[in-house]
Amino acid sequence: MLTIGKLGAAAGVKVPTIRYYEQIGLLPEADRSAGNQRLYGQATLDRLAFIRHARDLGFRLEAIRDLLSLSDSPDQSCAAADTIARAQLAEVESRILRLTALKAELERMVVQCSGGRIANCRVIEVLGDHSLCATDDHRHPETEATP
Amino acid sequence: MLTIGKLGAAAGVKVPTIRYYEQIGLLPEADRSAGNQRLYGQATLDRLAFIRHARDLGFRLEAIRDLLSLSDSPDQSCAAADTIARAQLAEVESRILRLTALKAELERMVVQCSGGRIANCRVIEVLGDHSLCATDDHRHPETEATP
DNA sequence: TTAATGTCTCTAGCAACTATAGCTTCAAGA
DNA sequence: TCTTGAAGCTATAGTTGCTAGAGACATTAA
Repeated sequence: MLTIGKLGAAAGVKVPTIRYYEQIGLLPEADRSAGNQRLYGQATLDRLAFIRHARDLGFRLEAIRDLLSLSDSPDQSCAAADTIARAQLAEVESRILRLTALKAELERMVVQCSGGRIANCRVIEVLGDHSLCATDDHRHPETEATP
Repeated sequence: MLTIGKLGAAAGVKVPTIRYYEQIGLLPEADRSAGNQRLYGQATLDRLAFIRHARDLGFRLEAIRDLLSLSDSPDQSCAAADTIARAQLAEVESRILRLTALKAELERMVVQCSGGRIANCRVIEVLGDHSLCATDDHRHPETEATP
């Protein structure tokens, strides 16, 4: 059995995060030692590694919750899991597109900065006047959802 | 003079957001009408448009605060503004790199989904076992700061 | 005049943690 | 066995950048 610290080290997750996951029901309530400390077995380590990996891939906790409940019932069709992954892929793709447009705009700003005074600074100028931008692509903040 | 609603419409910013910006000191305290409603002039509209545009480009409010104070002193060197913009550019570039790695991984996942049962589903399997991943690039969540 | 809309303040909520305070438990060395 | 330091416990509050709601007041159009 692992203590919470060992579990965290094994899965690459910080201790308060594990307690947080338990609190929101992503991990089951842990068994306790005689001294009230949490103890974990391999099953929780696997589950936590799953969560950690999915978080790394940008899945939201709600999506992970769904994926976990799917994996808890292995006889079902995997269409739902596939759907979640495809939605995630689409979101990642759209974020890449947006960020690429931002990058181009920032590069333009930075390259054109003369290194002189603020009054002539291209960075400040472009930020103050959107019409100086090459594209409008970054005018859609609603697509910039947090991962 | 503009009411807060007109200002918001003109700058493309929601009304509560304007009040929030005032609250955290990004916008100065507004003049008030006889009936205690906020009134704004062109200067605030410009400032708000600046903020909006910088937010669209992914700058954090703290960076915007710095940029605004820079733009308030037009005789200074613009090196600081340049530095902020370059930092932003670097962050955007690193996010693109990370997202591109994620995209590859997610594509692999969905391509390999056989459409069968969960028990054999690659989506679940890959998420449960990081060693099945093609890359380790998504193991750096500290670069995934919220925009 | 009345109704509809806009604005006011204040508080609470969101995601996904992270940090702090003040306590208890555990493991290892002297 | 005692002691010390690390690790664990709970509970609460803070983070970022807003957004939503309640209940009251102001303004404007018909």
